[in-house]
Amino acid sequence: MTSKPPTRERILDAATDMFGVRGVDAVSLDMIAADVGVAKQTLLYWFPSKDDLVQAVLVEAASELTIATEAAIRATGDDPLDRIEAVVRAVFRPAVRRPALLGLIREVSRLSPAVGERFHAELRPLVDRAVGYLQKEMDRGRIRQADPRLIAALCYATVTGIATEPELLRSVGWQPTTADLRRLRSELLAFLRAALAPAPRR
Amino acid sequence: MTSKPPTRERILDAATDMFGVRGVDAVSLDMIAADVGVAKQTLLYWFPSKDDLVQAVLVEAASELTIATEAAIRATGDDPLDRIEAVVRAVFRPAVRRPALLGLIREVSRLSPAVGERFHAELRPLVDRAVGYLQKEMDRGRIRQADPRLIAALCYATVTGIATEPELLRSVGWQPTTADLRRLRSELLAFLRAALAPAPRR
DNA sequence: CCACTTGTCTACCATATGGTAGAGAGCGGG
DNA sequence: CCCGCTCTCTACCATATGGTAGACAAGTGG
Repeated sequence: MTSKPPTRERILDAATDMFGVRGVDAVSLDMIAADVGVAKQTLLYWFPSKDDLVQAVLVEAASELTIATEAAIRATGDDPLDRIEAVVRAVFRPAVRRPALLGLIREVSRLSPAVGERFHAELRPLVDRAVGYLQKEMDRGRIRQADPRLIAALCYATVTGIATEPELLRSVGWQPTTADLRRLRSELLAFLRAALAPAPRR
Repeated sequence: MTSKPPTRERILDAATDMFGVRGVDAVSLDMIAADVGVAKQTLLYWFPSKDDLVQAVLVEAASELTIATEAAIRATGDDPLDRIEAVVRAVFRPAVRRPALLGLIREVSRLSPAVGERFHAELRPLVDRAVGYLQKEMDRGRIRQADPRLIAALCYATVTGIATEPELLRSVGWQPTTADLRRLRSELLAFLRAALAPAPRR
């Protein structure tokens, strides 16, 4: 029954949302505790310090994205552009359900090096595989020739940027309605496809 | 005399850097004051509150980018892809000289609505012109057909994302050397060109 | 029934932060 | 010479924050 998720999980959930939306520094342990409906010391019981909590939140976010991504890859055919589209869709879904997820990842650069290091260790295998895959498909001529590492970073920057900058979208008159959301996703996918498609020989 | 820029400017400069790098919340007035070499109350003399300081910093950043952008546009020829490249280069230069600039803009979404509103008012004309321009060039068939508002947002997200995520680049093995920086810029430009070029008729 | 563990709480504390009050230095004009 | 203005400072303050100490209740095993 989901009527009573364990305290630790509820803390982790609330912290993920709040950190992602308002930033780690702007969210105090008291706020999280109030949101969960528990005393601050219960928080500190489960996570001995705020850093520990942040780290746990990041590790879980990374794992969530990794799982979604790998499932998407396994469920898709051979064409690299299709595969990339599947990954983007897979990342978009949790990001929409929980807008804080990607915003949270943007926080990493601000945190203590130790926390950042841990987070990277978590994501490293995923990144390496993605880069390797891009390289292979470039060699086969099914993706535009380029530096696969930077292509990976650029795709990530585009997706994360567009998904975590509500202000940006607002300033071009975008509204967070379902219809606009769908259009955004389809424009994003078209954008990436165009950016990645092999150069047409003229 | 230029040997000792006025206090107000020095405060603004230091605040821009520190806010951009570590985030508004993580930088205290004391830190900025110490960095400038002045008492905190001098800060509060020039900017009656932290919010005022943040706002001033944002307005100046927006103006700096606007000026660089408009100069780049005026100095470039007719082809839209060339023009977009010029703008990206123009934005990249201040962003590299002062890595905090773009990071700062990412902060807007976290601040009080009033501050964000003011910032948008500052940038609105620039955005509107960019969107209008994209629309026009799409009509003329010199840019891939798409929603010009979202294309503007996507380009912005890509550039900002890649320029403000040192962690992201680190995780794909990128180093902030001059050579790597040049390569990054050229890959970014190729990426955008591919994403924006009109669809090749097959 | 007792020792021990688990989980949550109340009561504090040291520190850092944004901000206030007001003094004093230098300076130009009357 | 003194008034008032600009600018910077020292001295505080109220609050919020991350974190510690330890009490208390509810199991759980022997």
